[in-house]
Amino acid sequence: MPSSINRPRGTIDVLPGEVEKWQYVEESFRRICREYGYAEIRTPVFEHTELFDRGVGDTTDIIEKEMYTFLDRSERSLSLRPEGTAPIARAYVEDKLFSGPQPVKVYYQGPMFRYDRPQAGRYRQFHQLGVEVFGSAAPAIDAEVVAMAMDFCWRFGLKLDLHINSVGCGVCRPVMRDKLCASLKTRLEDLCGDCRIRLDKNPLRILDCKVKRCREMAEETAAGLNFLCPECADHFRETLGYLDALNVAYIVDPCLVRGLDYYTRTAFEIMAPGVGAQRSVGGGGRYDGLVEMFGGPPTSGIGYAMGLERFLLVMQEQGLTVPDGGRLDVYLVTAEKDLEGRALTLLQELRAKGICADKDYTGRSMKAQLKQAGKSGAPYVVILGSDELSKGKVALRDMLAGSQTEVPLADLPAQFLKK
RNA sequence: GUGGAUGUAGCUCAGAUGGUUAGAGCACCAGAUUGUGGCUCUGGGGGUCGUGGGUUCAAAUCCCAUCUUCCACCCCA
Repeated sequence: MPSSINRPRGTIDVLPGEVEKWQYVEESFRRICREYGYAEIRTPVFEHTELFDRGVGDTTDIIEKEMYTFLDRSERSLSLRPEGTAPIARAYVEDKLFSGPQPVKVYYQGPMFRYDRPQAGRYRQFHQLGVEVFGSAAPAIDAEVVAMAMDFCWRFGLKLDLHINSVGCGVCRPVMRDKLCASLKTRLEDLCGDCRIRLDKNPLRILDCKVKRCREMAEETAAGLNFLCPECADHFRETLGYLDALNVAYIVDPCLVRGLDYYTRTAFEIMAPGVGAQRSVGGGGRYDGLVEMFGGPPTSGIGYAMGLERFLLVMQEQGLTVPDGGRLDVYLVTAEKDLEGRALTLLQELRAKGICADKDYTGRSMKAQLKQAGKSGAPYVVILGSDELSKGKVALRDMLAGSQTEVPLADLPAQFLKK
């Protein structure tokens, strides 16, 4: 007996019954993207490792401990993409999208890979829905991107909080970081162990430390700094103004700093209120230096990504369902074995007209076929029997009402098409 | 990567202190006379008790390891 093989840790099989929800969310995302003027882009699932080292930042957790990196047969170091923005910025440069009309608005959906410790709502292969806009530094596009993300969630009836902040630019952020460090270093003994390390590696992260003491201390210090340069301050104020105009409620959260190095100015996160550590459903922000870092012209950019698994999880928590599609229109039952051939051709005729139809293929009794029909969810059953057939008719059974009529074979497709 | 829980049929779970062929509900399949579903009744299939070692006359039940899932942290989607 060969031993069974399981799926790798942190991965899931999306089975019939569940996959319909995925499809519904994915299709809804496509629709809203089209409405907002985005075109789809597809990039490889793996890239040169260096792309992420440079783009995401080689001191981030994602790069330091979460990448699926491997050597291919030619000894190239490749990595499964841990996120979508760097590859798309790469494509923007490599495929010279900067030479076309600007801004370039693209969306993507697909799997991402991170070697994390799995938990509910957190997987090693997970799926993101995201958008990126290149070539506009206008606060209005910040607002549109954020508003679109919220619009998408609202369409499902999701109740989520929008946290937003400005993390400054290449000019004012380093100044702020230095001041924060200097200030915190004087109180080193008050910081938790993690934060002492963070102080050297990524001091901004102290702002969202779980240890209350650190957090309070950092908040105090940060609030006192009021660090944004006039340009960044204006940009942030205008962005918030547009959000107000769009009736998008937000929480300005001075402690919101995102884990990827490339963010500038606007940073935001969409959080599910309440339970669980994985409350972040999506997030994004501006990344004005990224394209240049990849050898492209100075180009501003902004985008966000949402986690499909988390989106679904929150939907479930909030008791939201999706309309169930994928049902059959009709199930075909044969009363006698020798009608099998006739059943097959009838089935094909119906399908050719776009009617979703199926039958049994395990040689069940008629009674059992009806039972299967019931389970299939098909609202109608067509019963093929020699009595009716001799009159050129079939029996059409309404499974909800439990009633049955005889219908001429020729009229059959019309029965379903009008519904 | 750190700390802590968990693992018995497809699913939800019973199986006190180790002891004959491991159970239930649901699901699945088949029947309940002559061509008809959803209710009911009857019967059936299905588990090397996560996996691998060990202790023991004997282990689902004790010990060790390993894997999975889950919780918290790190971090993030």
